[in-house]
Amino acid sequence: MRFQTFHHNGRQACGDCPIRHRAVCSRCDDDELALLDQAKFYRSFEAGQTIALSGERMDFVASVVSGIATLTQTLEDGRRQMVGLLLPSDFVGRPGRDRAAYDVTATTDVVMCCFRKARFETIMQDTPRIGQRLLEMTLDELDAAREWMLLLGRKTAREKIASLLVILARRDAALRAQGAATRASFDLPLTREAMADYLGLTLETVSRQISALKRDGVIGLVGTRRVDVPDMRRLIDEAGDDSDGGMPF
Amino acid sequence: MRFQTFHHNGRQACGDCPIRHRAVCSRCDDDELALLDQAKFYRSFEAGQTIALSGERMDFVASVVSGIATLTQTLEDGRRQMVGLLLPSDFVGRPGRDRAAYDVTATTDVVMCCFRKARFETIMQDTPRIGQRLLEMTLDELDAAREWMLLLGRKTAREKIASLLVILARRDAALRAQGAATRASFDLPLTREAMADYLGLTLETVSRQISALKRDGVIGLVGTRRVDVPDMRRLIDEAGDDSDGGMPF
DNA sequence: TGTCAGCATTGACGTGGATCAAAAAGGCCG
DNA sequence: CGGCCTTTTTGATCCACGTCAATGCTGACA
Repeated sequence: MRFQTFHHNGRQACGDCPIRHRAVCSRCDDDELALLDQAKFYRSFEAGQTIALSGERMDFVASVVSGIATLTQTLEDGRRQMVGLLLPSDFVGRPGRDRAAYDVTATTDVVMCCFRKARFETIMQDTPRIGQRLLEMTLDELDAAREWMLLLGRKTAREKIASLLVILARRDAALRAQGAATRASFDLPLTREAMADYLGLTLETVSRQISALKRDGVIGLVGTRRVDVPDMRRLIDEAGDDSDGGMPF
Repeated sequence: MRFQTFHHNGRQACGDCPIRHRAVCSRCDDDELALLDQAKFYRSFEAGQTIALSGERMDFVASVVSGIATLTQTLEDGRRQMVGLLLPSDFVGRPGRDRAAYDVTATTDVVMCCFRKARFETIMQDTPRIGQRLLEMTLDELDAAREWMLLLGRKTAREKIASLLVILARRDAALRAQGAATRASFDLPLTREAMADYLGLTLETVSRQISALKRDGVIGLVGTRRVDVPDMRRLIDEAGDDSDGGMPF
């Protein structure tokens, strides 16, 4: 496993930042943003690199600016479970704790907007909006974690795969800010093994279920990583949690 | 299923409250506490009662004062997954959202310290310590949820049962503020079915694994609900996540 | 152009936990 | 004490998913 290299990319003004309106800083006014701007620093990681190791010292907190990273937990006999998928604007690290609780790994090339932990904590003291926004984001993550508990505890392999694809399709649609189309097409940012770690399955089962969904015409595959969803409604039905009976999606 | 009755128990001074130093109010000084004191109201629920239903309007937030409640999610075909166990000092409800995201059920008789949501939000505005504490509690819950994801996704039935018993034993020890003894004895606050919902198993499997742990001498049973743990270390080993190799526990 | 290293797919087979179905063991209340 | 209802245990069987083992595919690199 490769370890981190440090790239201090040229500073980018916060005002132009692609995650300006979604990240932990989204509620800040110009003055507050100036404070953050002067404390921040960027770091880049290549696909596959370790960003942090569970139990090790972690003296910074950060927002994902671009790329995708994962949080995983491991049992000492090697069983692994991914417990979070970090996308642009997601926050890593916990104010008030100095060790990483999970392994954090870049699955694609990743750029992070970092702050030394102590520095961030004092800024947070003076800037209530940051704490408020962080609370909101943490509550959202808690909801997502609980939805994932339902998936891990009660869904079948096919439902798990369909659920993940729905999430990725929605995310992709959100990123390119196009509304809910019934057709969707996107690239899988994860290997079969990473999908298995996320879904609590083996990679063979992931592969088999993807083949089955393809065979049944629920999805199409271009190569091995690009997914085409001819009928989003159908895929959502396969995901099982039909909570939104009437919604577009 | 029975629905809630309202009991407005006589007011208790916040200073004497059993959860004073652990709940969302724990950081507050006397002035701030006075504010909360005048806004709060108690509600009691009997074992089995529904406290809130997923999707329904929920106009209050609350802390559990005594008793145990659960958060559960349900797929429309009836599969259920418990996503949280609410113990004294835990917080229910989300500022900024007006509908319950989960079914909340009392498993024992429960007393809650409630606030109208709008009222609580304005108090939170004026009292940063509440927001800070709520952030801290939410981050803790997120960690707990992620640990549970590992359990649901990767542990065997036996490990799941052992893990739950360890948690309940620790909790019991914490409540009576006695340190980590190697022997422990406590009552299960959950039926086999509730345990199954929590662990992502069937109640038959729960029953079988408890019998197996008993047969192997890992635990003893008094009646059906009281558990005796002769050697805590042994039980912890059975739980699988041997992260704390050297800790007492 | 061939070789090599990661992914990814597919097949054969075994098993842990679900499902279906009784029995047993407690409460609770007359 | 005896009947009734809920919870728990136990048994027999099944099947979804894991395990083990090939085989195929793709892209990097000499």
